[in-house]
Amino acid sequence: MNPVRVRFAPSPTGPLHIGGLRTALYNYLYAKNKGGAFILRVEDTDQNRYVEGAEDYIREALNWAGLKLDEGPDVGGDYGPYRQSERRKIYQSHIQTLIDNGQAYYAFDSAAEIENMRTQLEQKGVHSPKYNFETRMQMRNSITLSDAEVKTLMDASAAYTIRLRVEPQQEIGFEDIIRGRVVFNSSELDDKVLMKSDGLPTYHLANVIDDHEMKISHVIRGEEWLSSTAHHVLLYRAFGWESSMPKFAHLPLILKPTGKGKLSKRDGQKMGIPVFPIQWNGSDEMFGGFREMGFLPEAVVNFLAFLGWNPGSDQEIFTLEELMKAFKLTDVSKGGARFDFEKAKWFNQQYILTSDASILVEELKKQLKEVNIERSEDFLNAYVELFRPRIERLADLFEAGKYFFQKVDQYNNKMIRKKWKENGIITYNFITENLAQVSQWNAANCKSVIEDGIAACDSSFGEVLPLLRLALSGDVKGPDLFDTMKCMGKLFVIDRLKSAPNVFDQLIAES
RNA sequence: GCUCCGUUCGUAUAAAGGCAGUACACCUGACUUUCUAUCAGGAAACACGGGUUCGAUUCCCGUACGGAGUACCA
Repeated sequence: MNPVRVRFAPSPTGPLHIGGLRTALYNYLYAKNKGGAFILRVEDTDQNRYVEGAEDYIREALNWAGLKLDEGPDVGGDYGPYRQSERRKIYQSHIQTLIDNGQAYYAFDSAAEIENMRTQLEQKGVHSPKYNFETRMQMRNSITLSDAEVKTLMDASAAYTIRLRVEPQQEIGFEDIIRGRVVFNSSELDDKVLMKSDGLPTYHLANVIDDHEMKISHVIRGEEWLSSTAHHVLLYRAFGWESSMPKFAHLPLILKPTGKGKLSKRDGQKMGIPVFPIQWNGSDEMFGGFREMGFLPEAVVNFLAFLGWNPGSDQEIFTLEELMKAFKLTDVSKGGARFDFEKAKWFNQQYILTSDASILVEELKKQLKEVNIERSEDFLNAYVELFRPRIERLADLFEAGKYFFQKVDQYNNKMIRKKWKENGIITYNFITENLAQVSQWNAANCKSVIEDGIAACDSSFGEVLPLLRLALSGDVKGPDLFDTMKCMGKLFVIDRLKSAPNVFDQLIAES
């Protein structure tokens, strides 16, 4: 049995979207499940679409998600280089064998000539005509031209491409790990360009040569590649590599949250949801990422793993390690999976609930730094525990309890009017005075002072607690009131309780 | 158009030739001073038509619908 070697092969044409990350994840999980290697190969054969920074982005996104590379452009490995633009010589030598044995041919047709052929045939009623076994006979290529003519063109450095010679009526079948047997007839296929006129290979050629050269055992990629796999199989045959051809697994696509079609980067902007793992700052466009939206990488990985895969049990929360152990390609579903942001948020919340306090504290510190606030470790730890169960994104950590750090910016007027009434006022003032007398602060004695005050004034929790809460936070919701007071500290609480009545009176007078 | 792939609650999915389960979202209740979290409960699905079968949501064939591909892009 050959060792398992899988590759993630993105092209650096922009930020990697969440579907790409999932492909990388499944590759990673499969490799690690089998004790194999996870390889990054950069498919940068299209010079026109190359985008500066995209390769770094891909690396950073993989790194954020915790997918460690065994081989790749900057980690190295025995099968490099791992950037296709650096492998030209390899492609050129291999394409020559195809030319020599007649499996590929030179084509000198210009774009206009090909276009012309197409429109002519369309006028005759042929639907989407191809450059194939029929039409190539009327084009200018090394099959129709004499050797002398070809030589003349070559000597004059005429532009040419190299095309695969696809013979009709061959059955091309392969076993897809997810979908079972898939069969194509070669008569449907066109003579794919293998080498472009700029001397660089197309995806199909580079892909097959690299997978072979890098001893890739399994090709795990998106469903959009399923159709072209027929061409790839043909190429393996042409090279005589069919017996060692990798196994294929074509993943279902990730669909738009609503409406039709696959998820696109536009969906993110349109619906205010992240479609990218981390933020992308392109020269002309910017996209937000899960990371910046306050998602933990473990949550995103867990969410993504479940978009098209399921362990067959009821367990949903999985560490990367656990995913690795449980993952099977045969458990991947066939149908496209709709992107569900609600579920993503739920996963995130689950991870926030159980994540290490230090992670939350660090994140909070970052947010506080932006507004020039500093607090003790003890305070931050207490705060984080208070708000951990009531946020679904890290980014909300500060916002959720802003009133702990700065003046209340918004009072709930409606509740003030409802609660700031005679008996409540008396009890409130009574409790405030008594609290100021307490020398040692903890949740227990705040609580007993308040309880005693309520009893002494013949009041009730429902009458007074909302008032205390309004005074401290401006609203009637939030963490447990006594824990809130303990975390805020005595001076802070007393100050806010004493100044609040004026604010209340004023707000009521204004309304 | 053609080729290939697919279709189970709103969403992600499970299982089995014989009761369609779980999670998110939704609704109700419990716990709380409140908002969360948590717990308990509820509503909600086999696209359609044939065939095989004692029995089909499951296997087969059609139809519909959805998706991908159909470039000197990957």
